[in-house]
Amino acid sequence: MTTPPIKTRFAPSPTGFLHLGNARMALFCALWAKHNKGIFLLRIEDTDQQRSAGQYTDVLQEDLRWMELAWQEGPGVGGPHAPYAQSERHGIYQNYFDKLIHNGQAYPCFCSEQELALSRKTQLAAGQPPRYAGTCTHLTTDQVYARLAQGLKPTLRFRVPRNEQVQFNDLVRGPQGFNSNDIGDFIVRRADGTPAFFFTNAIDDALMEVTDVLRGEDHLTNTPRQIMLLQALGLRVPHYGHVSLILGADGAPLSKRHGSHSVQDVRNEGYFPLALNNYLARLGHHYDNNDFMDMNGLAATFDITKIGRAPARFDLAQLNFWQQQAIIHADTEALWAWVGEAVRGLVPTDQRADFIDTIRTNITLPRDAVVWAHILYSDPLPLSDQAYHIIQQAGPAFFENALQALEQHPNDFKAMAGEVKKKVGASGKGLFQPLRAALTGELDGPEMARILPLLGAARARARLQAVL
RNA sequence: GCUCCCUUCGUCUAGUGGCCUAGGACACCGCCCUCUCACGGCGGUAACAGGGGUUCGAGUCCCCUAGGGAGCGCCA
Repeated sequence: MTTPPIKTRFAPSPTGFLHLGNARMALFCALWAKHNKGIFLLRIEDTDQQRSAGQYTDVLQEDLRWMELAWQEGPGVGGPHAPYAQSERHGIYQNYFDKLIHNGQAYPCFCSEQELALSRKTQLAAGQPPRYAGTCTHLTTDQVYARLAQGLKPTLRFRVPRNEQVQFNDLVRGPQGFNSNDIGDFIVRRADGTPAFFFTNAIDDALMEVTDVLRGEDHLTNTPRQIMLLQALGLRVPHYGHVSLILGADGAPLSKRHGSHSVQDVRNEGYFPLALNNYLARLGHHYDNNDFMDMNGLAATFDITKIGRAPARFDLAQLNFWQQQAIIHADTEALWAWVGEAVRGLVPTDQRADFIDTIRTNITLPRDAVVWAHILYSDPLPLSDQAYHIIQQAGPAFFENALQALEQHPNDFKAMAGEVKKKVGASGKGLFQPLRAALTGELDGPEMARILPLLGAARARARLQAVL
C-alpha cells in the first residue's frame, strides 16, 4: 500500500495583482507539495465575472513562474481534473446543485438583497449575529412556482444541518470545533445562476483530490460550512491548514496604503525570486538554519508543523538581507544580466566581470549598480555634500600631489596612495577620504584598489584636476 | 453584538513543566581585520502583554483581563 500523494493547491481569484500575502501562501503550498514529492495544483477562481479580468490570470501565472513555483496540474499544463478555471466548470457544478436540490439539502430563496440587508441590520442592532433569518426555508412547491411565475429569480441556499458539532484538525492550528447552529443557511448559487465561492471552492478541492488545503486564516471560521457541504454531497473532506496573514510594518493588515507589496513591485525593483522566497519562507515559518537556500533546499526541510500561528509583519530590512545573500550567491553572468540595460550600456564589455565583482558587496538593487556605473564611467562627476566638504578640507595642494602620484602609479591605488602619504604626510582617513571623494564623489563604496583600474588613469587624472 | 483565531528582544522567530540566569537571525552599537569604505570575524544592548491559579517547579498547563485579527455577504 502506498499512501496517496500529497496534493496542495493555490486558488487565487484574478481580481488584481498577486500581493505578497498570497505569494507566500502559494510558496507554502508549492514547498509543502515539493517536500512530499506531491502535486502542486493551480486553479483560477473566476466565478465573479465582473471582477475577474483575463489580464490578471496571465500576470498571475507569470508571477508564479517568476517565483519558480511550478504547478504540476492546472492552466497551461492540464491534468486529470481539467478545466482548471472555474468559469469553465459550470456544467460540473450543475450536477451538484441538482443533487442538493433533489435531496432537500438546498432550497430556492427569493429574498431581495434589500430585505437581507435590512434583516442583517436589525439583527445586529438587537445584538444578534447577522444570520439568514430563514424566510424561505419552508416554502411550499406552490409558493415557489408562484414566485417564479412573478419573474423572481431565486438564489439557492444550502440548508445547514442543525445541532451539529463540526470538528476538524487544522494542519497548523490543531483541533477546531464549531456549532452548526451558529451558521446560517448560505447561498451556493446566485440569482443570476452563477455558483458562489463557498460552493465552488469546496467542491473543486474535493473533485480535484486536493489533500491539503493551505489557505489564509480568514477562511478558518468558514471551514465548517464547507465541511458540511462536502459531507452533504458525500465528497471527501480535505485536510485544512490555516495560515495567518502578513501585516504591514505598522502592524495593520497589508493594504494598498502600504505601497509596493505586490510581486510585480518586488520584481520590478530588482529583487531576485530566491531572495523573496528565502524571506517569505521564513515569515511565519521556521527553518533550523539561516542559510540562503535554493528551491530544493527550501522544500527539503519545509515543515508544515513549523508554521507559526501569529500574524507576521513585513520587514523590508529582512528582505534586503536575503537579497544581499542572493547577490553573494549569484554568478557574475547572472548579475550582469540583472543590473540592466542602463548599466550594460555604460560598462565596457571587457570590464564587466571586474565591475560586477567590485560592486557586488556594495549593492542591493540594480539601481545601486546604475549609480556605480555612472560614477565609474560617466562625467561630469557629481559630488555628494560630504565629499565636497572633505575635498575642501584637503585643499588644492593635496590634489596637486595626488596628481603627481597618479602619474607615477597610474594603475596601482595602493602604491599611489603610499606616494601621496609620503608627499603630504596624511594617513588613514585624512589620506583615503579625500582621494575617494575626488575620484568617486562619495565617501563610501567598493575598495579603491579595485576602483582605480576600472576608472582608468585618464579619467582619474581629470577628476583630480577637477577639484583643484 | 455573536463565534473563532492570535500575543516571547524594534522585526522574524526557537521554546510543547526542570537543559531558560530565555537561544538564533535581521536591524542597531562596539571591537578586530584594513593606513579609507565595504566585505568578513568577534562581541554587546534588547523580549516571555497584565493578573490570578495548578505544581516542589510555568515562557511552557488552566481561568480572567487587555490588545490585535478574522468571520457572520447574491466578495473571494
